[in-house]
Amino acid sequence: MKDVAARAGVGLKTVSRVVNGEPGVTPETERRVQEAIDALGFRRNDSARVLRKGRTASIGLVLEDLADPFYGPLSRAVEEVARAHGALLINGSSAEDPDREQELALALCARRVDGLVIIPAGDDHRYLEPEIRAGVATVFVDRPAGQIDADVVLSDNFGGARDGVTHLIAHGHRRIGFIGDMPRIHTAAERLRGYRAAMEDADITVESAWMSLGVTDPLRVRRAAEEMLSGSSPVTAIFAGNNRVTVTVVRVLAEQQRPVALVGFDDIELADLLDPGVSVVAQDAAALGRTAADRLFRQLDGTLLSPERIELPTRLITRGSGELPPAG
Amino acid sequence: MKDVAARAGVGLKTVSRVVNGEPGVTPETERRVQEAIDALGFRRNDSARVLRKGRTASIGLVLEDLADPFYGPLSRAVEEVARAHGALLINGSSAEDPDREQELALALCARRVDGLVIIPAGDDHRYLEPEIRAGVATVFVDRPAGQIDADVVLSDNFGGARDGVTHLIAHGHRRIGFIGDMPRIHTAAERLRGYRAAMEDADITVESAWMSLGVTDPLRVRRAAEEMLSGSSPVTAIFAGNNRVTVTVVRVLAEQQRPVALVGFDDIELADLLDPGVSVVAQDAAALGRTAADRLFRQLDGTLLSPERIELPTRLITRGSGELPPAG
DNA sequence: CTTGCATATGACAACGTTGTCCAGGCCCTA
DNA sequence: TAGGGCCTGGACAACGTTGTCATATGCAAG
Repeated sequence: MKDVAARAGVGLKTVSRVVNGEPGVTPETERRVQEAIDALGFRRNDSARVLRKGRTASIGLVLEDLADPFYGPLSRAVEEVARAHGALLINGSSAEDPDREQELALALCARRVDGLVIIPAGDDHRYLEPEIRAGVATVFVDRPAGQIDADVVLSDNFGGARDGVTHLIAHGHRRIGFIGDMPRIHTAAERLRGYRAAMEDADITVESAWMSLGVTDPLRVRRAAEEMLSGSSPVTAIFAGNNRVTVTVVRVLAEQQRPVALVGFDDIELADLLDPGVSVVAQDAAALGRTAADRLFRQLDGTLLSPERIELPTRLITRGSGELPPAG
Repeated sequence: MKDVAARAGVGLKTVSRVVNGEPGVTPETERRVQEAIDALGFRRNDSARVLRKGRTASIGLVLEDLADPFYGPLSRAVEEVARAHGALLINGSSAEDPDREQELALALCARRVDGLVIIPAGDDHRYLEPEIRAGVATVFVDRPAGQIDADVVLSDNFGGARDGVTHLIAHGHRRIGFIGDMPRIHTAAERLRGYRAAMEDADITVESAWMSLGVTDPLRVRRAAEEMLSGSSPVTAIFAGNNRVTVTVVRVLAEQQRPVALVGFDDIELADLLDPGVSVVAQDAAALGRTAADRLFRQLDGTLLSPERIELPTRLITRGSGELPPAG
């Protein structure tokens, strides 16, 4: 910028004015400055700007895995909102590791992002307290924050799972399996709770062999599914706790002789084209991201009052697999 | 930092030394400083650091759409490499709009990212020349750069498409349709070229009614597919130019009476569970991202010589749909 | 006891930008 | 013509950090 000023034969501040479109510059002067800028290929250094102004016009997103089809649309939605506010998005994957989540979140704070959208991996977020006090807007998505009071946007995991399982029960099933992630993950715990609630409502006593918690990699999901399908009281239906589980279970069921009903949490692509179509409890990932980002920027505007918990509804989509009658 | 220094009763530089783990500080002093840091919840301001040092330890990724299942893994792979080098990833979606791509790329440069990974939407990247000259490492992925000489990592789109179409021909098809994106997009053009090459190699004259270029939204893809299946010389097989097209075509074919063969470019989830399984020409999105990011950091290390064009092979995965014989 | 060296610490400038404040020139009016 | 207000432009400090260099302290050798 110094160079530009020198070349245009004006003061530093005048260049700054031109670059930022501030008033108080003669068209003639502006032309000269613009010329110098073009000639030198000058581009404002945002680091210095940030240092001076305090706002970075960027927000951070910490999620579990960008490659997961559930988080892609969520991330994109956050990005769109950020863009509408002239902000850039920095994102990082925690890989479901609390330490890595913390490392990422703090690294983002060190870069002075204006706000953070976090899909928590851990369950203790007190490490963010100084940052929040220092003015970093924070919204948690998909799972609530641990040990601190903050905005949270999540799906109705409990209600969704209960509806899904109730749907299976309505179609005559009583021996219903549940395969889900580790209960230390809030969504997994809530969905399990929904499963239990639906079963209890129908006066069904859940046998422990029907439940598989904490499995997530395809091999172990497969084994878990096969076991609950072959035990002494085999299940006639399975409720899959998330998209990855659903995919694996679909594979396993395709190999079974007798039809087994299935309802999965999270929608999956092409679910309608399988035979039978896969019935799912769908959540709207984009809406989650959009809502969270909206709230984040309202925090930054100062138009937001106190932390709130927003729960978005889920939707049961019937495609066939959830409507199969009990067999075997 | 000033506050920390005051509280610990030491100089600014000493705090800096402690924060950065530089040698030359008495354990006793270090303890006092550390204590002050904890008490004040101090975190280094990376903006100032960047301003001073010139390196931001962050790289930018400009892609088409984070929500696209093809770009998720790619983005994640770039992130992993960045993480290994202690860098953060800032990404933005261009939505296939050249202006937006440029806006994003320049915004990232203004933030002084150390490097850029770009999946180009436009075909003229001369706007990046000043930045590259200024030291911003740049690698293009999936499609080559326009009008400038830069590192490029892409899949063998031509060879992949040719193999896929040849595969259909080998199974007896001659009237083969092609549905792809706008030929101004490099990948689309290359795949079209592969289609034409395969047809020519088999001495088949392509009728214009067999080709649909530039359609990408589900409705128009559907219409295009239906038209080429119903004309005066209906096709017996379709080559789908990308994952989104494939998904829609699968839907259309499911409604058809007679079996129609299909090979798609890009793998899609659950493709193996459909009936018939969808044969595809798969490219390795993660490998693309990893390779590109590796090259980026090698540019930054200074261990890289001149721009290069790296082409990764594709893989034909047969699952049934591509092996159907001609019918009708 | 002096000299010299190593080690610990701090003062200061600089990175590039922007907010504040002031100076100078111009035009208008009385 | 003098006085006042407006407009344009620039000097300067500050943002928070780090590299450079100087100083102070301690200790060993002469």
